[in-house]
Amino acid sequence: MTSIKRATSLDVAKKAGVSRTTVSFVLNNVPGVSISQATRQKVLKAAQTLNYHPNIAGRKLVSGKSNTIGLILCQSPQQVFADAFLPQVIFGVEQAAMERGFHVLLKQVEPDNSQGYARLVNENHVDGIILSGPRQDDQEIVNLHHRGVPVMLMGQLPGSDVPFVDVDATAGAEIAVSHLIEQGHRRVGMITNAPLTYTSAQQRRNGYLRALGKAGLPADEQLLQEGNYTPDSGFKAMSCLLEQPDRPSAVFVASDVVAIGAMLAVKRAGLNIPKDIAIAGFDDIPLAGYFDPPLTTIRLPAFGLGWAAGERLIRLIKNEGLDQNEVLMKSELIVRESSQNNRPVD
Amino acid sequence: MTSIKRATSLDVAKKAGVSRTTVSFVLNNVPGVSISQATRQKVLKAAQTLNYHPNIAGRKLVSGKSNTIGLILCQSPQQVFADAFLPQVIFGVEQAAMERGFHVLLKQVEPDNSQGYARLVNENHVDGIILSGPRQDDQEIVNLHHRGVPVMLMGQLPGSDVPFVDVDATAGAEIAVSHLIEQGHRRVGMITNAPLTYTSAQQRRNGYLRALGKAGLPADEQLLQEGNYTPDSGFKAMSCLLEQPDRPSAVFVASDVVAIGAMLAVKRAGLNIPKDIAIAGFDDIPLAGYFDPPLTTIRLPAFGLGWAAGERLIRLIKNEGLDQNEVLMKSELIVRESSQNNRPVD
DNA sequence: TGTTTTAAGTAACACGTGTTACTAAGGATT
DNA sequence: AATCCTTAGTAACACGTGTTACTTAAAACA
Repeated sequence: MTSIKRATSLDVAKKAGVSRTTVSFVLNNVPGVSISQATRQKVLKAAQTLNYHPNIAGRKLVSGKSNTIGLILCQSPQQVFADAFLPQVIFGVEQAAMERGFHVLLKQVEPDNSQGYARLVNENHVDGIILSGPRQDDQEIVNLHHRGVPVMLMGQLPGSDVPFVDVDATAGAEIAVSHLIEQGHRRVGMITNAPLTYTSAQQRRNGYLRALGKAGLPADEQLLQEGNYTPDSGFKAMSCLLEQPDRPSAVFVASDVVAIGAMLAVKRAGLNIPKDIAIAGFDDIPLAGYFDPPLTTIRLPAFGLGWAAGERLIRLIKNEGLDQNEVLMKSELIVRESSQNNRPVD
Repeated sequence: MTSIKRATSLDVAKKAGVSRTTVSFVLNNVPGVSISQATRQKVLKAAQTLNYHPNIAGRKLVSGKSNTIGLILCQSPQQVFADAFLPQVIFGVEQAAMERGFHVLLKQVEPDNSQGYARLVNENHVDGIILSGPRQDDQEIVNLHHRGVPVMLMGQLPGSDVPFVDVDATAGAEIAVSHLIEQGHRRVGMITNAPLTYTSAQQRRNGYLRALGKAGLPADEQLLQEGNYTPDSGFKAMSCLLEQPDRPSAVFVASDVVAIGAMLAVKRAGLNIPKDIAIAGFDDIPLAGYFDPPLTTIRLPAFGLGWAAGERLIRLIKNEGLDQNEVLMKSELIVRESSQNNRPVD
């Protein structure tokens, strides 16, 4: 059970009867140096026999590069637990990293105390950082960016020049709401995915307002309710909407998870979806197509978002440059039964 | 934008007018060495002024410890995307790591090609490994274990002595099925969460059979259908069950995600839950309480599972020893409407 | 033949840290 | 006064790697 001592490049060198330098040249395929085929084989053979693997600590020390990216998740546990979206994003990042020979270091930080992730960079643990769901007033990431540390946001930080990757949530929300309007609805409510202090919530609300504006519909304050990530918040928000004397005939819920709570509220009130209340969600979580009724929603490229963030961060790390500082990924309307009705325009 | 050179401990030593050794002693609070209060302050001050952070690579090289654990996820993308369970587990691991000053390196591997994660250990990237969802024939993890590498499984590998943390799924399944039987059902079907080649699927099936046995009910082959992680597989499996001449009055679906598909099949067939078909799920994903009807299910300590795996792995790494080699965490029955009926025993 | 070029390989340094063995001075003890 | 112990601190080594500058022998050239 005692851990056997690992072989070093010196061991390989001795076994092959060459210098350590030669071992390094062979194993790293260093271009521009000439090593005879014979010794090359000797080295490779010796390395294999000894089961040699270079110690990355040594390599990291001399190269200054860790070949690792930090993925920082600024999400409260509550937010995470309800987030069916996250695994896909994480795996997108992981995939991009793998393709370029990088590793992914994961770190969760509380949104209201998002200090401390800079340590990963300061101590040379990672070469760069992806920050998911940044706070509006997150100064740490801006500092890192200005220090020249490769940094990539998932989500936006208005007023900063930090490069980011995000979903075009505003456009997505507009599409969803326009779809509801096209179905003949004139009074369309909205439940946000999160408090409006979050950028993502603002974006979706803006899309909602834009759709209303384009259709020439008035924006009624009363029709806008706040959710906060959970189904329960959706249940309550929808209950508020239903209690109103002039209740909406359709509601855009800016999160599928919140939407399932809202749907329960509608059904508990004895109303029918979509006949009495049409609903459109946002995110297209894997279960959305199995809600009762199946939920019309906006599909986000979750995996692609993670992949793009990872790939672009690595480009920054390797000084390969970015074609553009910002990427907004397109979302897609998925029409299902929750918004499909034939009721006449009222 | 040019990244400024980072301060080293030598810089701190010069600034403070002491030796590098003294700096190391002070900053690491090495016990048993005597440093005067005056120089101690000088060093701390200098370190702060220069914004000194020790380079982890140097430290790792000399200590041989990386203070990092590898979290290997053996899950296909399909499996992951439907897994509402995963974020909680990951965050549990992350939390345990943070408490002990460790970092988490995440790596996904294809289940049918789970080679290669040993590289993380060989190259000294991590001090130990948590393997989630191991294959039955995964030899790599056994090899690592026998080499003395700290290793922790999430899930079980029958016939090996690799320490593991798992949910007592057999007991959980038994509780769920017993609950259905107590509600008066005599003909109880089951849909597995995954193909029976997976340990987790076998465990749940065993619990199902045990509950039937204790109640003196026969096990009917026809009543056992296989799911494979997705709602769609649940839909199909349930359709099979409903087509049978002597169809079950209750079904245990060993995964909430699969269950939502099964529920849709019941409703599409014009049947009522729970009156015609009672359903119990497994996992208690965050949305389970908002299914229509809300789903009776088995709650798993997802966060706790991840936390325990992380905490115990770190104990192994630090040679603190384990009280026991195996941990089976308890699950809990959550009764909701999908199984609550007052129908008489038939 | 004498000089230059090329091929093949190596010695030596640098990276930044933790730690062991050691020194030097001053006070306490015999 | 001679010895011992404690306090405060340091020189030097080790960790494993990548890379630059250099050596040596052989081949090519004039």
